[in-house]
Amino acid sequence: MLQSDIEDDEHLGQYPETKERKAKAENFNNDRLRSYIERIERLKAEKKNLGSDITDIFTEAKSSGYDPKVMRALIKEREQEPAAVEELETMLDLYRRAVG
Amino acid sequence: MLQSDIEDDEHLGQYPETKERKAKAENFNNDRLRSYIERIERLKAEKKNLGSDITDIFTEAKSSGYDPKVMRALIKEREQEPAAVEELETMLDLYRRAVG
Amino acid sequence: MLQSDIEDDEHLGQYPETKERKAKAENFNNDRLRSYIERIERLKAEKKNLGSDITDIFTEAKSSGYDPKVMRALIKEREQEPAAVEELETMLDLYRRAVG
Amino acid sequence: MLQSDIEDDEHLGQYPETKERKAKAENFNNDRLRSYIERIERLKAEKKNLGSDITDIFTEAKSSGYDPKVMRALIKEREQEPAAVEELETMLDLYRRAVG
DNA sequence: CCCGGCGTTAATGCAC
DNA sequence: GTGCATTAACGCCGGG
Repeated sequence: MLQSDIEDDEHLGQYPETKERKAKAENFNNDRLRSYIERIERLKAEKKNLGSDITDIFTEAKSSGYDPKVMRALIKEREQEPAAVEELETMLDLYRRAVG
Repeated sequence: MLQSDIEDDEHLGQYPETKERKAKAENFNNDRLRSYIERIERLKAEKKNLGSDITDIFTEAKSSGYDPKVMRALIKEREQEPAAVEELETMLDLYRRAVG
Repeated sequence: MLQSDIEDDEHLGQYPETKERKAKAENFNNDRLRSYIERIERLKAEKKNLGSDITDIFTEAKSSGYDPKVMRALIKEREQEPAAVEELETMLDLYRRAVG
Repeated sequence: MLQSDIEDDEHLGQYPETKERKAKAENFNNDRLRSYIERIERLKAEKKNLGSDITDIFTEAKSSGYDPKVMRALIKEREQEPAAVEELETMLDLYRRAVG
């Protein structure tokens, strides 16, 4: 029996344990796990679709003459705090000089 | 100038090249690139949100007593062809015996 | 029997198929697979050790006041062709202006 | 100046600050950083080579008729505690039944 | 059209 | 326990 069933079943002693009751309890918990699983699977599917959409755009952009590699670099840059970028750049420059 | 502008400018010769015209052309193309970039960023954001949603469900499931690790294994199994799972299992068994 | 045994066994017909012979063949092939597996496991272990060594150096460097994050950025930069870096930088700048 | 130089320079006030002295201090610290960087780069290179070696073995094994995918599964299994494998298998079975 | 390599992203382990 | 660093998995991309 699943760990999660324990709490659900803790108070069952006071009722006569019928087959029907047991089936219900199992269904309930099976349903709960199944619900989690299916929700996750649904979201994963959506996520995958978005991935495809993104790929499509890169492909289209590429056929318009834009370089996906540069686009990715730009996007990555944009999704960082400008201050952080500046800071890292400064420090990097310092270290770069230090090691020659 | 971006590579992609070339084709767009191929037919521009018939018009006098004014600064205003040039600005327009650049805007058009800037807009095109910007459009690609922003659409991708939008989709990436949605994708990230879905990732968070999935994480949330795993967290909730865990607090219900289900083991995320086992859930992941189950989900992975379900998203494969049953035949493939069977096949891998069989082969794995074979190899396992082979190496002791 | 493993797929790989097929070729090894192709010429076996000319000999009487004894249990001993079969055991030998299986041992040979089991050994081959086992050898592959164990060599890989050995290399993976060495790889892991190197990873630990690297971590140790970062830790020591950090305690000397150097920022591991910047060091990583510098190392990444150094392991790329300078020309490629320059090129990407140039294009990135172009795109950056284009999208504002 | 690098953060790490601070401690090295804390006691410098008592000496006349000569250009030569400063150059030495900087060299010392530059060397230290450079040493870290180069040691890490060396180790990373070795690590990469080991990765290539592993790839080579998989390739060779494949050309001997062994399926790399199955081999990877086996290796992963072997690098886990047998008890843990058993446990996961058991739980997975339980969950599998639960969701149907 | 398949396959190996690469880059990105999630998952585990660790250190604070 | 929370965040981070490493490692493994996944998906994408270019070449044969």
